[in-house]
Amino acid sequence: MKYNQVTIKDIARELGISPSTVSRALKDHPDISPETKKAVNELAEKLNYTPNIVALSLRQSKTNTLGVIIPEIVHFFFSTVISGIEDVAYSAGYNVIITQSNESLLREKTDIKALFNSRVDGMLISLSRETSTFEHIDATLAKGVPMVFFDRVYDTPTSSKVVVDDLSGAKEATLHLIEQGCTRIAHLEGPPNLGITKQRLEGYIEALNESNIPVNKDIIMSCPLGTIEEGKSATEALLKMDNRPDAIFATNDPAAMGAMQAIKEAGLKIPQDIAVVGFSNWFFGALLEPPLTSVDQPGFEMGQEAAKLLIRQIEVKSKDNSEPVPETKLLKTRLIIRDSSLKKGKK
Amino acid sequence: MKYNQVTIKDIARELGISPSTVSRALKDHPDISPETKKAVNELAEKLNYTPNIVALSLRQSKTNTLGVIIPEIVHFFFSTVISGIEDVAYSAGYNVIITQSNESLLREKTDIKALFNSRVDGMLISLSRETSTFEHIDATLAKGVPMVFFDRVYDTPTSSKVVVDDLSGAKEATLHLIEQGCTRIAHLEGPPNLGITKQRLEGYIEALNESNIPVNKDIIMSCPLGTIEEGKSATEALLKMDNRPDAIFATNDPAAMGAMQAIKEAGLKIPQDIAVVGFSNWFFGALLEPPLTSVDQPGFEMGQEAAKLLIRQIEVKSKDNSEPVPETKLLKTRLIIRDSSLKKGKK
DNA sequence: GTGAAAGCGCTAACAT
DNA sequence: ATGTTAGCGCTTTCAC
Repeated sequence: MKYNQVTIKDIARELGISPSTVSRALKDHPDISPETKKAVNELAEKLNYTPNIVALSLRQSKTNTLGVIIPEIVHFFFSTVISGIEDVAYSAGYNVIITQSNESLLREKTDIKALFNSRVDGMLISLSRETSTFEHIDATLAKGVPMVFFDRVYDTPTSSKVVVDDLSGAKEATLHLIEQGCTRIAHLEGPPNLGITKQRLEGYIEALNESNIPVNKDIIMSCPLGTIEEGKSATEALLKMDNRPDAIFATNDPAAMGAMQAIKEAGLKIPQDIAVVGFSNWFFGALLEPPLTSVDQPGFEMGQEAAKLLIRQIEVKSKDNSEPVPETKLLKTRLIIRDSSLKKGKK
Repeated sequence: MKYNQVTIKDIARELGISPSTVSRALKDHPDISPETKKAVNELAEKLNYTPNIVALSLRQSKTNTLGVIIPEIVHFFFSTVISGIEDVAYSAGYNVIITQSNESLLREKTDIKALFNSRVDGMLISLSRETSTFEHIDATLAKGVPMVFFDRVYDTPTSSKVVVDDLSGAKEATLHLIEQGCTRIAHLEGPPNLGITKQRLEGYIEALNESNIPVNKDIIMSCPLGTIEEGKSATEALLKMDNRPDAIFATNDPAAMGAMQAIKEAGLKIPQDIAVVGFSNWFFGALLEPPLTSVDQPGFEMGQEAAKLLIRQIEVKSKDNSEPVPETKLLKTRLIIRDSSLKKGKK
């Protein structure tokens, strides 16, 4: 943008001093006399001078900008992550550029290229659903670009990541159902290639084991596609069973949505006839009052932590030029309970 | 970002030619011999050369970046607008920087400053809920920054804007209810300082007038705060009336959510006992299946149109240096019907 | 305490 | 067909 921008030269000319003096005066350099400083600052104020960040970035080979790649901005969870990132970035003097991969590996690759071209100081990445090869990431890491992964992480020991403690969250949710008197708890499983799917199943199993409830594989249903329809038909199958489950633990939103639809259409009531617990990341978070008990994912906190780690990496690297030690942050979930009446009902 | 970046100089040195020749070869300049071009392009490919956008921006006084200010990214509507903006921007060779005002005037002001400092080529703005003074906008416009407003617009004849045709949308929704056999249609009104509130009421009244249904002020309820509770208590009042409404037109999401809750708690059914139509921008859009008939807001299209207008402005200005003619785009809503069974029921 | 000069990476006159 | 030079706005040695 050219337009009417005031530069350091303009101030220098008007004051009859050199651009370097103006530059120093503006940064409160100790060498500059108080009078000069005063004159410069006043004129800068008057002319509405704002430094040209583009020139600054070129000069310092540092853009003070973080690049972010998320699968989709429309997901409530990811938009809260963004707010967390911005919160930390802004107060540390960094700007943020957000790109969406739209769950596509191809887009993820071009996003990384675009961010690299923009010379961002580092990248915060949550992998697309399609990403199962990592050359594009490795190549960019090899160029020395600091990266921190969040939520859908690249599982390599050399980079930092921030993830939700899915195992504990799933365990807590399952224990809650057990505490409410449920004993036949079905599990709706997510896409098998995602790490979270495994974690959530494990938490579920741990809870059952600790409570001496046998794990019944017949009521662990696979929902690999992540669609509502899938969750619905899985639930319909569950409801048709002779000894139907008294609770459903849906490990992702579409599965939970589908489960609720199926239950409603069967004329049953939640949670009286069958309790439902869901993980909330896309849909439910957007509703001020999720319709069922849910495991809340700390998106804002995740954004904050990821940004903190990245900024630390960037600043360590620019100082010492040493490789930063990768860190992993595990964030706790929070159970939002809406079926606490169930306990009494069951007894 | 410094790190291992390859520059034009590196290519020039390695090939024993000058940087300008390399630059020209890369842009397929007609003066350069085919052999040189080939050599340069091959080496560039091999070294993984990517142009430094920061240097380019400084050189051309053009960043090829659009700045966007939205009230909140978590709103489904605004996140679809962003996707629309990106769609058009990327294919025209522009990057996009998104900022959130969080519905705060102060944040809006600092966002504008930050975007100006980043020397974006133009700005796309949807005003915060707090914005009722416009000096910050005027000052930036005066500096020659192209601006296009969308959804929550600055109503001045000198700048371009893209808005939803709320009047027609509201009218269509109300006519739909009338067509379904409803005659006592309540209206839940939004915050009075927003233009959309007036538009939606007007559309509602037009529909009633055209259908020879008298406008009954007793069932036009004000919901100035935009909270769910408010919509709920307004609806509770409506349901208590002797001759209670057979339909509710909720002009915003929280009001619609509140209405639905109140109806459910009163043991009534939607749409059999009482039909509900809502405007969908925040919540419902996030659900793949909104629970009621709703007026869909074309967010993606709005983003596209706004970006198109802005880019045209930028490019006209940089060529002719003439002031662009402001344009206003009115976008049609779309009625998503889920209560079509009602008609028969009523007859 | 201040100025002159160089350079970040790139491009576009202006040479040759 | 290619090289030289200057400059976008800013900072930072190195002079004085």
